Amino acid sequence: MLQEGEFPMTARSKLKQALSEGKPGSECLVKGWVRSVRTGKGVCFIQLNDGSSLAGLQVVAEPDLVNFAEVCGLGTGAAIAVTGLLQESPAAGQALELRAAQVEVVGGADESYPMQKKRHSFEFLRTIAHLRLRSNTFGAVFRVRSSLAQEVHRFFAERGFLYVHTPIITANDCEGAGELFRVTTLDLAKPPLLNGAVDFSQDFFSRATGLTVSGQLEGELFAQAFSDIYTFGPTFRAENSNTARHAAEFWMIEPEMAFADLNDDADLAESFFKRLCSHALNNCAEDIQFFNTQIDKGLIERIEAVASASFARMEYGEAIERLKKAPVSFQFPVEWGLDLQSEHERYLTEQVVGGPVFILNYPKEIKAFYMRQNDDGKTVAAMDLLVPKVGEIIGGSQREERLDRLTARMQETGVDPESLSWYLDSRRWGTTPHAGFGLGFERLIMYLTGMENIRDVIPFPRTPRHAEF
RNA sequence: UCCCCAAUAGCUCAGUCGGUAGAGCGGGUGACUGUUAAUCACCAUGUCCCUGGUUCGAGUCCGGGUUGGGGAGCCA
Repeated sequence: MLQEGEFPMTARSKLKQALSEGKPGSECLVKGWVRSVRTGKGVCFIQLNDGSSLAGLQVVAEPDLVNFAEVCGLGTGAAIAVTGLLQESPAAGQALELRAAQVEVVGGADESYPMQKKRHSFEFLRTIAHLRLRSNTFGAVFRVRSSLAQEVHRFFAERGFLYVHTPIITANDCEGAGELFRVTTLDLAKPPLLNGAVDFSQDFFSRATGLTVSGQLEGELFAQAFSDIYTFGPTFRAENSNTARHAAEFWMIEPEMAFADLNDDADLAESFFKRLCSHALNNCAEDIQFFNTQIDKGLIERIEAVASASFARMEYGEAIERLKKAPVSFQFPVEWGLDLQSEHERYLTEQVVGGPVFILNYPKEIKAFYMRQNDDGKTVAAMDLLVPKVGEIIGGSQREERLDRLTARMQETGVDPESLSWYLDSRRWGTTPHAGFGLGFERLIMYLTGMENIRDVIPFPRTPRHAEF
């Protein structure tokens, strides 16, 4: 029995380690947050969690503790440090438990703590995004998110891809991929004017700047020097999008390969996506199992199917024919030249193919200026990866590497070649066929967890009207 | 931005025909030698989203607004 104030020299164990490697009879020091307290007349049980795993550790406190009354009165949310001996649990529910020899209340929590030991709605938890992290679901979400981010880097590192940090502040609006957030140090109350318009030549960068909507253009330049590269960073879109799949700030993964065509691009996307599915199943098993039971009953089955599938590849033209023959009525029209709607994408991947499918070579009119023009004069070498339940999850293309074709296309689509002269330089000297794609990281996490709202897979979501926390 | 739906206790919700508000959970107190989101007993808790209107009387009906959710578009 330890005296009050005396702590053993034991090093702190994370609960994940204590639960998997701890031996009955061994001394243990753990620190974490109280999830629930159950008190009896002569015994008190504390469910403790420190974020290292979904499972917590049951701490058993008995009246021989000097501060037994204080321990019995602990509230949900309190931070404590516990020393004691691990022992086999006599009751069902856990193999090991910690018989407390000393409990230090590090940070108390009174009854006003908003998280209760009951189920809360995700809507309510979003209003306490700073505390929801201590719940089972969000603990699992952010462990999976962290593990997948590390696996993304591992995947590309193994293949010799260079990781490049492209700029966050940019002066070009890329492909016109979205509305730009303005970055300025001008006095918004009285900005300098020139002929009635704001004079950005007096701004910090001597030009109008904003937050990046894509690192692709800079990524292409790096591919023309390092062959295979990828970016993985924050991306910003000032669109007034109010959906479960859009955020104003999100993280995007964008690989780019020189000396590569559309098939190479699809090959990379396929092995990349399958690898991430396998990783989630094999390395986040406890959390994925939780999602499968609590959030989305078919989750594991769906991920396993994708991880072992051979992805189908279908021409855009064939997709249109299949949709026209479909024995269902769509809300939106199906016609060669029109873009595929969500309902069409879902039908193709769920009903026609029954698994992941690449749609290849879209009409040039509905795609960006930088995509490579095919010999038919009508289509460009674009690809979208569609997966069941979600629809489009990856979008990519082979890039137009021929200077004359590229500048012609820019002029047709109203992009000033002069403003992207540095980009065009990559086509002037040593140009190569090259290709790449973009994967929205949050959408990947949604896919792998079954969570249905992007606001619930990003720590502190930024959406229209929301930038608190 | 467009369409639809919703807003009542800390949370999740019920509230009939318009007649001055309820349950479960959570919280507090007590009981209980081992619980598993413990159990049992008792106790407390309301800007019925805001605003204008109809009415003797509005949580309830009508108009306007705010916020949230679902769907669509934009896309990742």
